[in-house]
Amino acid sequence: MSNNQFRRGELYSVINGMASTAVARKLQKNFRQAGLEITIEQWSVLYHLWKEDCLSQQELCNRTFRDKPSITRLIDNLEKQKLVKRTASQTDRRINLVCLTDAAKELQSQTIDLANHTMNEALVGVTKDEIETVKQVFQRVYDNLT
Amino acid sequence: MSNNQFRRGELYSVINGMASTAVARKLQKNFRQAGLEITIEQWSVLYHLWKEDCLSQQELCNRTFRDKPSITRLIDNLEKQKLVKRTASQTDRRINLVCLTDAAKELQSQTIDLANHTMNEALVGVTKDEIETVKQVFQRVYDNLT
DNA sequence: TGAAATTAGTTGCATAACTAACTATATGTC
DNA sequence: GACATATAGTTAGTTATGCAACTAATTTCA
Repeated sequence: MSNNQFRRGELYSVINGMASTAVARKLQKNFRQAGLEITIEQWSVLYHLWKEDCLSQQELCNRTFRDKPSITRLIDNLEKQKLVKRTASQTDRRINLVCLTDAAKELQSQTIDLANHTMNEALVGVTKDEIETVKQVFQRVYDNLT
Repeated sequence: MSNNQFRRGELYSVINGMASTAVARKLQKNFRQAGLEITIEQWSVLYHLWKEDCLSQQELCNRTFRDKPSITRLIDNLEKQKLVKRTASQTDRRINLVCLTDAAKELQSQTIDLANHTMNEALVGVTKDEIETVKQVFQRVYDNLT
């Protein structure tokens, strides 16, 4: 095992365990402290609907990098909380369009402020160039594997 | 919301969804295809035990960035598969030392080869400097939030 | 047109994560 | 020595993930 290979194996451990879960945990904690009952996974679905409402479940799979059963259940839970509503597509009856409720629209600015605040705290001392590098590396890794 | 803040919010979405789960899924798939019945989470525990055997559960929490209930159940499952064994510490009866079995020791080289192979595939076209930047950013993010 | 293949979504089962509450042992302090 | 506090680990409940198998609707194409 070369030294280079070993360092690459280490990276996996770093990527998987450390930063992403630290950010997720912090954001979840900030939601809870603000009295918001949503999970970060649910939030990440809402995030994409705020950008474009009434997406199909398949489109939400693509945009959130989740599989279909995961989205089915996230939408189930979001529907229970009355944050989204499934509507059958007029043109293709296989498709559920997932649309935001008024309650979900009210969450938008508050939660996005919390997310930005969390990311600002997370990225203290990190430069724009470094952020750009991380994004490019991650896109590359994703493309390499899919 | 400034442009900079928005970009930072985007980064969360990238970190959380994309690269780390893509690597994890690929590695899990490679394990399965090689006939190995372990999950990547179990593997990440074994990985730290290969580096240093007979750690306490608390120490495994620290090294894998997991909480205590998660480690309890991972060790439960690893014990069911006869890959580790809990041994009460002689000096502090609160502590379980988690030690590898011979079966687990045999898994080491095969699974680490698979992990290195997966990471090599993931990191095609990524330079050493970029990897170094990602590691530094992640360490910084982790330190900023904990 | 009608059978085969594809696509969208759901369900069941196993593993894993987080929180909160819990037991047991060890330590610190008066 | 005894009581309060801290530490190690477990358990229960909810949510989320991955896989495989499934239904229903649509498209392809012979």
